[in-house]
Amino acid sequence: MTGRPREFDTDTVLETAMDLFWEQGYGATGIAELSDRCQIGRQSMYNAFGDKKALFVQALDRYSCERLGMLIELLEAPGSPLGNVRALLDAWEANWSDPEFRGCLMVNSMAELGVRDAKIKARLDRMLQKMEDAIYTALRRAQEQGELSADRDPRALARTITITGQGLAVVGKVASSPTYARDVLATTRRLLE
Amino acid sequence: MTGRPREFDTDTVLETAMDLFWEQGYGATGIAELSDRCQIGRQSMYNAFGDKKALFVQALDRYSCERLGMLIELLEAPGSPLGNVRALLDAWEANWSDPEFRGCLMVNSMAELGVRDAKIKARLDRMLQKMEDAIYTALRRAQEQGELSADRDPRALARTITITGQGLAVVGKVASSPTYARDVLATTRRLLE
DNA sequence: CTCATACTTGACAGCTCGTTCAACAACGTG
DNA sequence: CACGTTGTTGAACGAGCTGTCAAGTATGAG
Repeated sequence: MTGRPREFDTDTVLETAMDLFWEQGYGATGIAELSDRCQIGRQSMYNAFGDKKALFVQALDRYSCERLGMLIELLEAPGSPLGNVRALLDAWEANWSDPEFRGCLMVNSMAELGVRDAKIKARLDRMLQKMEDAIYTALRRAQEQGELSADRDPRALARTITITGQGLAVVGKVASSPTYARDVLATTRRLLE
Repeated sequence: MTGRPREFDTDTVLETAMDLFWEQGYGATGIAELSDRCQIGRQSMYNAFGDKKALFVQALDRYSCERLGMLIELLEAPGSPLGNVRALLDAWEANWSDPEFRGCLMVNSMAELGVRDAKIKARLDRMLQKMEDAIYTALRRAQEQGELSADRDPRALARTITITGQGLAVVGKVASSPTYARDVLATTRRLLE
C-alpha cells in the first residue's frame, strides 16, 4: 500500500515552478531547468505532476489562488468598499514601481497561449471573470453605501479597471517611464469620483 | 558584381514572417515553418535577413511601421482632433469584435521577450512612446481647439488610452464576453467629454 | 567564353527538447 | 524476512530545433 515517502514538498516545488514560468514563460522554461531549480529529479516531477503542460496548469492555478485570493481579500476588507478599490489601485502602483517588477503570469499566459490552447484559454477566461467580478462586487457595494454615484455602470467600470491592470502588467515589462502607472491610475481614480 | 537575381520579393516574405510571428509568437515559430510559408529555402532566408532574431526584429519593425503608421494617419487626419481619437477607439472596438482577432504583435512581444531581450525591450519601449505621443499630440490639438477641457492632463490621458489598447489586445485573446471592449471603451470615451 | 558574384537547393551537424525505461531504494504489511 | 508499492536515480530515445556547408545555377562584366 504505502510506498517510499516523497523527499520533497509538493507545494514548495509548485511554487518554484510557478516562479519560473512567471519569469520566463511556458515555452522558454525547460524541464531540465525546472527539475534543477526545484531540486528534484525529472521522473519525480512527472510522477507528481504529469507532463509539462499539466505542471503548468497546476502552477497557473496556484498563481490564480494566491493572487486572486489576495485581490479578493483586499476588496472584501471591512470598511469602505470604494476605499478598498482605491487601495487596490495603490497596490498596483506600488507593485509597478518595484524595479524587480516581472509582470503577471495570467497576462503573460494570455499572450503566449491564449489562442493556441483552448483548455488554458478557458481557464484564463475564468480567472479574468473572477477578477472582474470581485471588482464589480466592491463597486456595487460602494453604490449601495452611497460612496459611488448610482449612475455609473459598475460592470463597465470593473472591466475598465481589470483591463487597466492587465495593460499595466504587460507594458511594465518594457516601459522606461517611471510615472507611467501613476499617470494611468490617476486617470482611473478619477472614474471613481 | 551582380550575381543571380532573387526569386522572391523581400517585402512579401517579411510580411508573411510577420504574420506568423504575430499568430504564434517568437519562440513557437520555427525556421522550417517560416521558410515553408514564405516559400523560400532556409539559406535564402539567412542570406536575406540574417538569423532568426534579426528576422524577427525586421518583422517587428515592419509591424510598427504599418500599424503605428495607420494609427498616426488616423490621428492626424484633417478635421476634429478629438473626433480622430474617438475614431481610433471605434476602430479598436470594431477590430476587437472580429472573430479572427489575433491580438497585437507589439503586446505579444512585450509579454514574451520584454524582460529577456534588452535590445527588443528598448525597441518596444520606443514603439510604445510613439503610440503615446501620437495620441498625446491629438489631445493637445483638441485642447487648443477647445474640444477638450484645458484642465485635463493630456499626457496622462494619452497613456491611459495606450494602456487600454494594449490591455484589450491581450485580454481579447481569451475573453469570451463580446461586450468587453464596448464596456471598456465606453468608459474611456467618457474621459474625453 | 570565362569568371567572379549572388542566390538556390538539399543535406547535415550539433544541440536541446519532452518523455520514458530500467534498475535501485525506502516504506507499511503479512 | 519477504513482498507489494511508491519514489528516486541516471541513462537513453526520438523528435525537433537553429544554423551551416557544399554543390549547383543564373546573372553581368571583361
